[in-house]
Amino acid sequence: MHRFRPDRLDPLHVNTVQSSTFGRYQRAVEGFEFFLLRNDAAPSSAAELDEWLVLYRREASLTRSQFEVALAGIQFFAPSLRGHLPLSKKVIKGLAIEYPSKHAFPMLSSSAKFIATKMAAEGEHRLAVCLLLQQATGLRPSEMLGLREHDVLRPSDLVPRYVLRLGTCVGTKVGREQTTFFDPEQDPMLAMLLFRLLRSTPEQSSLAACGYDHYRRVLARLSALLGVHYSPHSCRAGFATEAILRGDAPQLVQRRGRWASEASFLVYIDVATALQVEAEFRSRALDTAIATAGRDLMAFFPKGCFSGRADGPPRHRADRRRFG
DNA sequence: ACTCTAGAGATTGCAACCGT
DNA sequence: ACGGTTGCAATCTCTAGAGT
Repeated sequence: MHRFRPDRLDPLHVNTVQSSTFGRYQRAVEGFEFFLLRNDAAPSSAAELDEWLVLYRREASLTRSQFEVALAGIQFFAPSLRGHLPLSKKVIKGLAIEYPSKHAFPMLSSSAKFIATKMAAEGEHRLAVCLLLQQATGLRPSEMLGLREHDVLRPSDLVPRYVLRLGTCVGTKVGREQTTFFDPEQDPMLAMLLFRLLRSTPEQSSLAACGYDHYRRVLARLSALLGVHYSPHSCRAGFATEAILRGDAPQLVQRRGRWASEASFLVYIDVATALQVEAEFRSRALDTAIATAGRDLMAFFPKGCFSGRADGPPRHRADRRRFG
């Protein structure tokens, strides 16, 4: 049969992608090869291969992402096919219309405060403050979870704001160190909480003291109380949306949130959904609970709550391990 | 200058696994 | 049995660089 994939690739060719990506391509392409084999097909030109690809997509009912990987994989193994598979490209466009990507649901600061009080009530005081900080500064989830005590520089005479150094341990999206700021005047209550959190965190230790998975699950459970589904990205989306709602200049918000391209920044702004959710909260009388949470926030963070031996429910196994 | 795309990396979903 | 953990696959995000 016709083989579009060479028996052996140059190691330098393989080097251009990560091994995980390479494995993904390999699996996706094998699926297509198996399909050709089963159908006794031996496409002899790019155009023919293109037609078989489209057929394969339908027969195997591949999703948009799966088909995208298959196509990228084929083009990886046979770069000469690049630009010669127009039918498949069209199908991907069609799939993108049928299955649009889902974007993070924006979490405005009022809802963030509500969620934070619920987290605190469960003994997740650290995570609660980190959530508020993430919402106020628009951090990516991994950046927030990666923050360590020495990454946060306290306000000084020189710089009257908190300076957050991102990606000094784990890489940020762009792969080099970045900085963002938190102005205490922006939210004095949060500034006070952050101050206390930093004071009770040992040097070099993580502020959130939990992993991504834990964060995600806690958030999913608590956001159900509001009848919405927030994800760790929601704070970042909420940061952008709220700033735009407030009337901040889009360029300023984009710079503060460290979006390099305007296109990806715009994806995060979801004013319509945010307003719709607010209206929904009001109609279900949740708005009073949310407002109360915002007012009484500090009461949920009693003295000593950030230390391991805080009052409240017993720590989970994972927490014990985290603190060594 | 502006738009589009590939693909690397981040996030999420799922289920097997593990310790209690 | 059950809740938490882990690992893998699926899916989404976002940038660099190509194309126009």
